[in-house]
Amino acid sequence: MKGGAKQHMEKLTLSTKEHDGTWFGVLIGNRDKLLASSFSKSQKNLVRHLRADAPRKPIEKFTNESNVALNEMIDLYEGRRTTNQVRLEWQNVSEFEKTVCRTMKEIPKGKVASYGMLAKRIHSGPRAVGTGVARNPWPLFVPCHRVVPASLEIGNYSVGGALSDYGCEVKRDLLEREGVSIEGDKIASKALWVPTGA
DNA sequence: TCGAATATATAAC
DNA sequence: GTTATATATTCGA
Repeated sequence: MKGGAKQHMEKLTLSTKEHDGTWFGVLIGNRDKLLASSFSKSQKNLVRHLRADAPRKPIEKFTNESNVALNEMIDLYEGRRTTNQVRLEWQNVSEFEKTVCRTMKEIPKGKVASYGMLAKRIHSGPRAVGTGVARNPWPLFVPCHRVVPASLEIGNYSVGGALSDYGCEVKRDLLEREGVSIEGDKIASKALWVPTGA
């Protein structure tokens, strides 16, 4: 295998589960870590999206880890508290995307941050943060739905790998279930995350 | 509203 | 390798 020192022969597990009309899916690799998550109205799109992120052909089955991850994902979707047991697989993620994801994980539940705020924090630019956020491999586990335009409108969100109006509704619902107050299409400014300390 | 500026990723050359 | 094009944005006029 040419230049493939990083590529292990890994067994990939893909599991999906339906909850309240939405399909949730996880892709699990070596060391039982989460390579990617996704959700969609259609199981077919969900599987296609997850397979696109898979370095090799995954096997569709359930394991302890995939069940734990799926249940936690549904809890996150419903805005419930979780035990946070799922370990993420960072090894295929670029340095810049790692930085963006780490910063998103700092945004507390019930708060939002703008692309520009995050950009300042990591010494980058808002467009670049936008692409980083869009490429988040772990929606829900890494709360990219808490990143919004500086105008405090809802902004964009993709579900199952595609931007859509439905995605925007989902983003809005997720935020509301986390306790963010939204009037019309404007997020209350009190929901803005004010980072404490460094 | 509209256009430029901005940092990154990707595809084309 | 280098250049062109596209972004889940932002800011100023």
